[in-house]
Amino acid sequence: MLKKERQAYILHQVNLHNKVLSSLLCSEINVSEDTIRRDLQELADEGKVIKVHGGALSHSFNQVYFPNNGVYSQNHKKTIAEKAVGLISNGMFVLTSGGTTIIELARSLPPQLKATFISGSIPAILEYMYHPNIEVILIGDKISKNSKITVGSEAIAKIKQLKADICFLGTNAIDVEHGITDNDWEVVQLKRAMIESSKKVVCLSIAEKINSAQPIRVCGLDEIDMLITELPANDPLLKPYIDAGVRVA
Amino acid sequence: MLKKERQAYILHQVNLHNKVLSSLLCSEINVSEDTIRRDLQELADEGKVIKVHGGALSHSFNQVYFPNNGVYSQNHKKTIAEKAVGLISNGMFVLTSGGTTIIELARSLPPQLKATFISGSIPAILEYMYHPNIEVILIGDKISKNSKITVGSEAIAKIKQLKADICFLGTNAIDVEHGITDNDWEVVQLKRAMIESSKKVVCLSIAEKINSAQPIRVCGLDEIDMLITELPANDPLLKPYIDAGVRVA
DNA sequence: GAAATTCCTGCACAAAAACGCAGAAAGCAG
DNA sequence: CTGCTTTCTGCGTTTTTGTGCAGGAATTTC
Repeated sequence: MLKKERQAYILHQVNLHNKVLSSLLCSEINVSEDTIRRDLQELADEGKVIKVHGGALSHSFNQVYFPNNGVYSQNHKKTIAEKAVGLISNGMFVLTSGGTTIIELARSLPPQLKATFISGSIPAILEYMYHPNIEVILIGDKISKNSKITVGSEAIAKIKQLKADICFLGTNAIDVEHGITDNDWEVVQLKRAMIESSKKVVCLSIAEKINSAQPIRVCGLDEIDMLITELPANDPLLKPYIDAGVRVA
Repeated sequence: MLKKERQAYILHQVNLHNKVLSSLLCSEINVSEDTIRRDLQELADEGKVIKVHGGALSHSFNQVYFPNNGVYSQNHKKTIAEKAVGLISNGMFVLTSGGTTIIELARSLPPQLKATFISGSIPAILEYMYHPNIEVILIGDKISKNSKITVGSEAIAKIKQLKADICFLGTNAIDVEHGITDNDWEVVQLKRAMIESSKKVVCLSIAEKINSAQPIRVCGLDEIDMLITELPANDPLLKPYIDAGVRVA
C-alpha cells in the first residue's frame, strides 16, 4: 500500500468517525505503529487532523465540543454570502452543500425571500429552518459526524432525482489545473451529484483557498458557472479563472 | 476512549446539564475517580468549567442560577429518560420520534453505548450527533417548521423500509379509551409508520399527559409494548394501562 | 464532633511517542 | 545494468504520558 493511499485512507476514517486509534489503524493496514504515527504527524502538520495521545481527532471535533464563537475569516464569508444572495430569486429551487460559507449564506437570506432550499447539511438546515418564508427539504441518509452532512447512496440517489435552479458549493480547494478538489471521498460524491442536478453551479470560496488543491477531484472549472470570492472581480488572482471561462463575482 | 474525547464528553455534559458529579461520570465512562478529577482539573485550568467539591459546574451556571432550569417538568423527563436508556443495548437499531422527552433521552445516553439511531427530528439528531459512539441515520423529506421534524411520503416510505429493534415515541396524549392521540396529522402518519417498523414500541410520557386526549389517533394501547413515566410502576394512575396489557416502568 | 466523602500526593505500571539507526525500495545518472 | 542518492519502513531503546492505587489530609454532612 502506497503512502499517499494510506494517508488518504486514514483521513477518510477520521472524517467518518471523528477519531482514529493508531493501534487500530496499524492492525487494519498492517504496518507498524511507527508508520501510522508518522502519517498522523504529517497529516497533523498539514492541519488535516489533530494528533492526540493514542490516535487522532478530526478538526471539527473541537468545533463540535468546544464551541468556537470566533469563526475563521467571518467577514470575508459575509461578503461572499451577500454576493451569493443576489443570485437567488423568488420561487427558485436551491441546492446547497455544507460548510461555514454556506451557513453565512443561509444567515444572509432576506426575510421576504420565498424559495425552496434543499440540503443534507445539518447546520445549514438549522439556519434555513428559522427563516420565515423558505421551504426546507432535508436529504436523509447516514450522518458523517465530521462534516455534519448526510452521506451515502440514498442521499446521492435523492439528489439525482432533483433538478434545481441553482447550486451553491462551499469550496475546500480550487485551482486552475485541477478544478475543484476536496479531501473527503463521500462529500465529493455528494457534490458531484449536486452539480449534475443543477442548472447552474456557483462556487463560494474565500481567497485563501484559491490556487490550492486537495487529493480528490470534484469537477473541472468547465462544470462550474460562477466563482464567488470576497475579492473584487478584477483582482489579478482571479484572472486565470476568468480566462478559463468562469464568471467571477 | 481517548483522553480528549473523554474531556469533550464531560464538557458537553456540563454545558448540557449545568453540572456534573464526578462519581456519576466515573461510573458512566468507566474510569477511576482520579482520572475524572484530573480531567475536571484540566478543564478548570483552561477555564472551561468551574470545579467544585464533588464535581463541576458550567461557567454560565454561576452567573445566572435558575433552580428549575425554566422547564417545570425537566426533572420528570430526566427520570423518564433514565428508565428508557436501560432498554437500549449495544448494536441495536433505535427509531425515535421528536419532542423534548426524546431530547432528554438523547442527552442521557451513556457514552460507551454503540447503537444506530434513526430519526427525522432535527433537535434529536443534533443531540445524537454529539455522542461519540452512535451512528446516526437521518430520515429526509420536507421539514415541518413547527415540529422541526421531516414529514411527508418520502419520510414515511423510508421508515417503512426499516425494521428497528425498538422505537421510542414522545407522547402528546394517552388515554385508556382512545390510546395514543396527537394533534398534527403529518406527525401522526410518521409515528404510525414508526410503530409498524419496530419490533418493540415504547411510549415516553410525563404523568401530566396521562388520561388526556387529542383529536387524531396514533394507535391503540394494544400496539404499544411499554409505557414509561416518571411515576413508580405501582402508581394507581397507571393501573388501567397495566390492566390493558401494557408493560409499565 | 464524628462519619463519610472527596481531594491531594507520591508512586507504580502500562501504553504510546520520540529518537536514532539500518535495511529495503524507488528514482536517477552514467 | 551498476552505483549513487533519496525516501520509506521497521526495530530497539529511552522518554513521556496516562491511568489506577494507597495513604493521609481536607471537606461536607448529619
